Amino acid sequence: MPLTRPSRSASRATPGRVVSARALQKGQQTKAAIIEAALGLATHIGLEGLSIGALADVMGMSKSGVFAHFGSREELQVSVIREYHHCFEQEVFYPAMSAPRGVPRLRALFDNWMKRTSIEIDSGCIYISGAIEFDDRTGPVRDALAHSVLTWHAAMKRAIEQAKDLGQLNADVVEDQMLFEIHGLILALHYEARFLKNPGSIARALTGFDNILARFSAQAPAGPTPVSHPTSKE
Amino acid sequence: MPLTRPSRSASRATPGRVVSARALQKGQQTKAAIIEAALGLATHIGLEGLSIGALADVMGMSKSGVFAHFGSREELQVSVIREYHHCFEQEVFYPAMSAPRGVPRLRALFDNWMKRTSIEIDSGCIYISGAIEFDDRTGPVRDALAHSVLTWHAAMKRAIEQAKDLGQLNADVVEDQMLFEIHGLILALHYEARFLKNPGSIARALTGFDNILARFSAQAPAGPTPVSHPTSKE
DNA sequence: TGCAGAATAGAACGGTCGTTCTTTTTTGAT
DNA sequence: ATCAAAAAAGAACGACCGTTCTATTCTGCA
Repeated sequence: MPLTRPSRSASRATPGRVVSARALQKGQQTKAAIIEAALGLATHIGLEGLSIGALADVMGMSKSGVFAHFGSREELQVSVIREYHHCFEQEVFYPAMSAPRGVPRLRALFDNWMKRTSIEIDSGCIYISGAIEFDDRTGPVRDALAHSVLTWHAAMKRAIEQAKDLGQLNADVVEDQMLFEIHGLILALHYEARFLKNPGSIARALTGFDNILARFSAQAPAGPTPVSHPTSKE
Repeated sequence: MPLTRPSRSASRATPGRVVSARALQKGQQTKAAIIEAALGLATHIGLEGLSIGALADVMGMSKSGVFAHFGSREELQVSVIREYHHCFEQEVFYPAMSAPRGVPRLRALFDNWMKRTSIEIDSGCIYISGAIEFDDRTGPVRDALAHSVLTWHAAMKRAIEQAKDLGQLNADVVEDQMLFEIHGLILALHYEARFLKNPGSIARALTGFDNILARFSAQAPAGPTPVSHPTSKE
């Protein structure tokens, strides 16, 4: 939900339990372990490829034992998305917040995003694979996915806006446009590194980021004015 | 295979049949219809989501009747990829070849690519969805997919190179870098239009293309020199 | 108009899927 | 140690999967 700075509320342990306050631990514990394993599987074979049987094998427990924690496959998928959201916060968002506002923080966000998204860990990004799997579907899984992605994009836009306010980016920079181009670099990196196995993809993404930054930077009064295209329907 | 100019060899009809030269028509005919329907399904639910049962329903025939034309699901998937390759040639590549060499042709390629990839037709692009589905798998389907994508990328690089040779792009432009950034725009368009349903995505992609073009163009001796990053090991 | 061969249908296979229900085991507070 | 509640296992379900085999229908040349 957040992707804003943590308010030190350690409310991540037991979300809410009415009766017998501190009682049930074992359940939540293995549930957390299941979700972790499920995320590991999902980053390799996708949210749609994730099956309860395979997950039970990995966990060394029975199908019904795993199933009972979620009640439906959709709920499992949503849990995995929430877990990924949490990882994303921890590994991408929060660390970048210690960089100074403006371009340095924007660059830190991009760097962390790159790492999370592609290579460093050899797994894929479910924000990317999930978007493909659920792009013309409806339901709670798609909603959870879109919500997380939009939250993250909003955080990126905020960083761009701050850089603009600080005079580090041109005043006429359109956040959505800059984010679009940056997002493209991440997607191209994911595509070319994971699928095509092109070497040097990381370097190309970094160079691309510098190119975008140079284009949107304040310093020079800009070269050839960017042509603006009419906003066609959709 | 090609993605080069057609040599007027109408070799697309009957690939090669030893006995009874002009005999079997009906078979090839319905096979072509099946592949067309399969492509229609695959662009919506992916190559992995494509099932023989669903395809048989769409065609109004039996599972085994459909199956017999291919002998395996993998062969069906490969056929779909080949068909998409063919569509891509017809709708993206060849039409752009009538634009003059250099930047105009590059722009035509990009425009057609955009249209094919995302909106105009409401279906997805299996070069994109397939890359996600098969990124850490091996086998003939992945190979066919990678082959088609690489062929297309090579065509794009050729267009960039020509623009460079004609002095329309800077002499120090690296084809791979420019293609990477252009590819990113296409992927971001696919993502933001198909999944997020963001309006204005097409305009952002077009603006992004102009931005890239301005950056790599010959005219001005370039603004701040693009920082080049060390090529780290994959 | 036959008739071989191609094209399709139909039924069945073993397997996996998500899910339900029942039974057993484990947990943790008393 | 007791015991109710929680957690996990086990078996079974209907559905769909790709694939195989056999039987039927259709096609197109003689």
